[in-house]
Order: sequence, then C-alpha cells, then structure tokens
Amino acid sequence: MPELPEVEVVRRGLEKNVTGRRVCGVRVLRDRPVRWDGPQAFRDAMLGRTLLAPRRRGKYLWFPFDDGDAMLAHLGMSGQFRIDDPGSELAPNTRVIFDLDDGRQLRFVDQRMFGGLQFSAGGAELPQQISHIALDPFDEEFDIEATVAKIRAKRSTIKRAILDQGVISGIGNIYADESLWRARTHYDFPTQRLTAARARRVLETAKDVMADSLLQGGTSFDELYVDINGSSGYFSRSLNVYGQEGKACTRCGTKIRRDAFMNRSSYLCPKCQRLPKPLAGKD
DNA sequence: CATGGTTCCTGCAGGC
DNA sequence: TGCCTGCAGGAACCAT
Repeated sequence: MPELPEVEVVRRGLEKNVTGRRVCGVRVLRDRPVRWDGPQAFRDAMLGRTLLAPRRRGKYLWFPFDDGDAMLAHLGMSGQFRIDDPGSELAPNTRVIFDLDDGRQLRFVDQRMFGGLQFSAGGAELPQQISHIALDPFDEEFDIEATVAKIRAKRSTIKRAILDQGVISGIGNIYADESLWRARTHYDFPTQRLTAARARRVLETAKDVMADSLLQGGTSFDELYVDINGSSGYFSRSLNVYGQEGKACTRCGTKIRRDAFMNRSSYLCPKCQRLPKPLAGKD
C-alpha cells in the first residue's frame, strides 16, 4: 500500500522520465479514476500540457505544468504509474494512458481504484484540492513542535492522530504500526496523556522508519505496489510488527498481536507497547 | 467544530 | 469444485 516512501520512489522515477515532456495524447480506459469533471473534460485539460518535475506532499503527487496548472494524483491502495513503450502489453487494470512527446507512454494502473487523477487549475505550486493536507516530516518547513502540540491538543488516540493527514501527512497503517513499535507506544495511547517527549519520539521515529524504507525502495507485498518499472521494494523484510501476528517480537520475544482497530488492523508487541495506567476513576 | 463510523473498489484467501 | 464471506485500506463523506 503506497504510503510516503512508496509515493516518493514513484515520484523520483517519474521525475527522471516525464520532466519536460509534452502530453500529446490521452486515453481514459476507465472513468472512475478520473476525479475531475468527466473523462472528456479531463482529456481536453491535459492535452498539449508540458510537465515539469513531479512534486509530493504526504501521499499526494502532482505534475506541475509549465503554465501554472497541474495534474494531481493519488495512488490510493493500488495505484501505479508506469513508463512504457506504446507497443508493450498493457498491465492489467490500466486505467489512463498518456502519450508523451518522446514516443513513450505514462500509464496509470489501479486495481482497486481508490486512487485517482484530477486537473488542478493554478495548482503547480500546491493544488488547492490538497491545501488541507498537513506537511509531511520530510518537508523542509515541517514543524515538529507545532505537530507535537497539535497532537496533544486532540481528544483522540495516538494512532488515529498520526494517520490523520491534516495533522501530519504521509503515514499509513504500515508505517504507523512500525513507528509505534519502535517508539514503544501503544496505538490507543490517549493523545492528551502523551508527554511532549513521547509525542516527539513517535514523530521522529516515523520519519526514521520511512527514511529507512525509502533506502530500500519502499514496502511491497505483492504486485500492488511497484515502481515505474514494475519492480518491488524490499522494506517488507524489515517489518517488525506489521503483518507479523504470532511471530516473536525482535526486541523481547513476546508474540506480536493483531488487534482490530478502525475497521482494520493494528499490530503490536503487547509487552513493549503498553497503555498508560488508567487515571483514577470518578467512582 | 471535532470526532469517529461508513463507504467506495477489486481480487484473493480460507471455509464449507 | 465452486460459491460465499471476510479482509486489505486512503480519504471523502456523513452523522453525532
């Protein structure tokens, strides 16, 4: 599932391959992933545009045009960008194809179609559609102390807070679990009871985990996440808790547990990651 | 307004 | 064998 490191791997691949290219053809094979004003309008808006180096905030990616507009993209669960020769076989679930002026194609592939593409008028610097998305920890302007304060002010729990893209962007279920394990913090730790030091540690750890993953090309479990050439990353080998139910914690040997959480999963070491003592009750 | 639950999608694994 | 259910999950959307 593409989270920040996976999206960044894709962005880097695209940067090398689409920067300066002009879009001279657009084919929408499936309407659903086009999240803007219908496929025909999208096609018209994209035709003839010259792409600059793709940019990223959190899990969002956008292609600025040389005229100030942009195409905004999100990979969702299973989205991929591929650069291919026009004659090559289409990957299953290819949704949109862009012909580039160097004779190659940029293809958007997405099995589950949680991802999508949209046109963003004036969005080259920052698409207005994502102005509510917080900075990610790799952004030069990311303010860790402000983020710590934001988290501690919430009436929620730590994992919900770091998954909230309006608080800090780029973190999904995998890196949330891995970060909380490394920071020895339970996913349900109440945000209001976090010390500033613990909140800071969780955020610093999240950046570390994602940086480590980036060095290995991201996390891949199957064909659902690959880079622009269709290759997988290797970080799945380094996972300590995510998907490791029943295996021994690499720190203490306790069996990793899977809890249902937010209609999905949370993996944790029940010994390393504990809840704070309950506050004295009113009764 | 803040918070948390629901929903969109497809393909695959596991049970019967 | 084949059908059915559950599960994977980002984020928009909706209800409280």
